[in-house]
Amino acid sequence: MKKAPANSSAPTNFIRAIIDKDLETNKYGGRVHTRFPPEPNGYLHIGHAKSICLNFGLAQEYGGLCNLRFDDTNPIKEEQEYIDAIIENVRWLGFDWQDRLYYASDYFQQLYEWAIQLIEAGKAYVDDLSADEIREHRGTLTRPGKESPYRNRSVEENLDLFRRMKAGEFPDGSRVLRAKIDMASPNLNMRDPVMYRILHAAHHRTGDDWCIYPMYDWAHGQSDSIEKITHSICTLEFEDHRPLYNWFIEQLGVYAPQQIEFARLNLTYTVMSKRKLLQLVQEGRVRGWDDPRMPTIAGLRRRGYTPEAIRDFAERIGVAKADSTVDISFLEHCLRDDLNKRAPRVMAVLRPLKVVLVNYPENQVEEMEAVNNPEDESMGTRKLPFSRVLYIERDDFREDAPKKYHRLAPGKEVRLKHGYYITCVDVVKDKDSGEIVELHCTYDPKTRGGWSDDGRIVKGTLHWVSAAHAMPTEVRLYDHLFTKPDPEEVEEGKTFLDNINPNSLEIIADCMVEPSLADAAPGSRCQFLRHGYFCVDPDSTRGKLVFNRTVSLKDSWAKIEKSEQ
RNA sequence: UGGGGUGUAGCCAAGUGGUAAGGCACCAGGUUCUGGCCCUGGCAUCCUGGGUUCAAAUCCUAGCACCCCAGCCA
Repeated sequence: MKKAPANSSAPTNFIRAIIDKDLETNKYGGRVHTRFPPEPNGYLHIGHAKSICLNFGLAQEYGGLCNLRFDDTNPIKEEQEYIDAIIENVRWLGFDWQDRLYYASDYFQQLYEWAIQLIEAGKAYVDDLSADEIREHRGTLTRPGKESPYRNRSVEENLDLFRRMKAGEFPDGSRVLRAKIDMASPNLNMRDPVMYRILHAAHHRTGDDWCIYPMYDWAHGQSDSIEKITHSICTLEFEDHRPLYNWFIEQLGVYAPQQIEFARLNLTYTVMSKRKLLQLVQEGRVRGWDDPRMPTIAGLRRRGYTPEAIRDFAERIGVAKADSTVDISFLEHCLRDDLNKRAPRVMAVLRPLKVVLVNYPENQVEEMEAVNNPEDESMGTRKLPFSRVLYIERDDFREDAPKKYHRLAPGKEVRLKHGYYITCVDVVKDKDSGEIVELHCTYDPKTRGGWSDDGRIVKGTLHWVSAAHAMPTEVRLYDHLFTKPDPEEVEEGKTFLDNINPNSLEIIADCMVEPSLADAAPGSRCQFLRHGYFCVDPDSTRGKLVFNRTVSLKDSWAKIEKSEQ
């Protein structure tokens, strides 16, 4: 095992500091072994990605190992579908756990035997109190709890009762096994926490083998211990469970991992709780777990995010203990950063306006050469058909051009990227509606390729497609799912659902894209020049492509225009 | 008014007694066959008050604010 390289580009953090120190003192014999322990009761989201990148990343960095373990202790909420999705998502993010895929349910028998060990040591007892009574006995934040009348049963009686619980002799909720710790502890987790509850429910992996299931608090620490985890990294809310985990480990006399807590990720303009995400899906507010507006890994993936961008983001936001909400624009920045380098550029007109080049030969078609990515020459060039009738973006023409507008306007000259310079000579409108239906322009034959060396300055460069060659496609534009940076910020009587952005999805049915896209595979990404990054949605059919806008390009013209109003 | 945490710019975050990194956002400029990318510059009385010290974001002390905990959820 080695120390993290000093020249690592990743910012340092308190967890690395702890690991460095443990390595120095040889606390775990030089080992670094982490784990990512999701409960299979929902889909993974970007917050989990932070944890995944942290756990797997640290292991990689220190030459250690990271396990994938499902915390599947509650059969009522957990499903195989979630397990499959989680496995796929973690893989997609780029991590590998080799043969170390584990389940807390693998340890049910061991946990049961340990429970018996605690009973025999007089450290656990069967309680007949109801859930309500247990709550009443727990006391409050400021008042100590009361001991259960069943707290001092004999070891023999506890053993007998616990075995019969396991044997299925008692109905759900009738009894629990509790740790005997301290009902007066200021830490509520230490007030005789429940270890086992009776649940006559089939488990997705163990079937009907068990009708008693361990609580998370009883299972988690021991699972880490069994796997010889060195650094059990988890979120802040488990900080005051740590004394309990340590108590169990100490009573059992088994290997002790070290728990380290960090602040979970929050992002502006979205929600991150599994419950709320589930609600969005179940109520049909989105189209599913992989809706491109969802902060789920599946959603981000369908939206066109790359694993590289997500990993970069996870690394750059850092890890600390202060509650934090990261600006979504930072995620988008990391995305653009990655896509800028790898996405081929392509021409797509979202809202087409017909342009006729009046001095261009009727049936002529030229092949113009276009670079695929100015950031990466190795991506080569392609041919673009150019002809007399083209489409340009409606927004690239103004009859009354505002100040600083350097796109097309009557009498103005602009460059068609990789094409020619053109000048608008006429505007054709619909007689009844007055809507502009077509532009007549002249082109300058001496500017082929979009360049002239006579010193002429053309400020505007437009994208375009040849009408006869373009492919109609559907494009889906996405905006934040919520209208407020903090969706939880609501008036009396309202919920986060009232903050859903009604315009988070805009579908444009008749866009025109260049013909080179004809064979684009679902999932493939590109940049629509001057618009943003897009990817092919799986909804695409052979005859009709569907594109998702992954993220727009930065648009400083939009800013200027807005500020001048 | 119990216990556990956290307070460094609009946001994230380094800093571990020697005079406030970096990134996002924002603003200003340059460059440009994408109003993208890129480049340059701007942007902090370190929660507050006392104290220790030649020197404090860092140490001491008294406060204040915010987050988490009273599931047979994880």
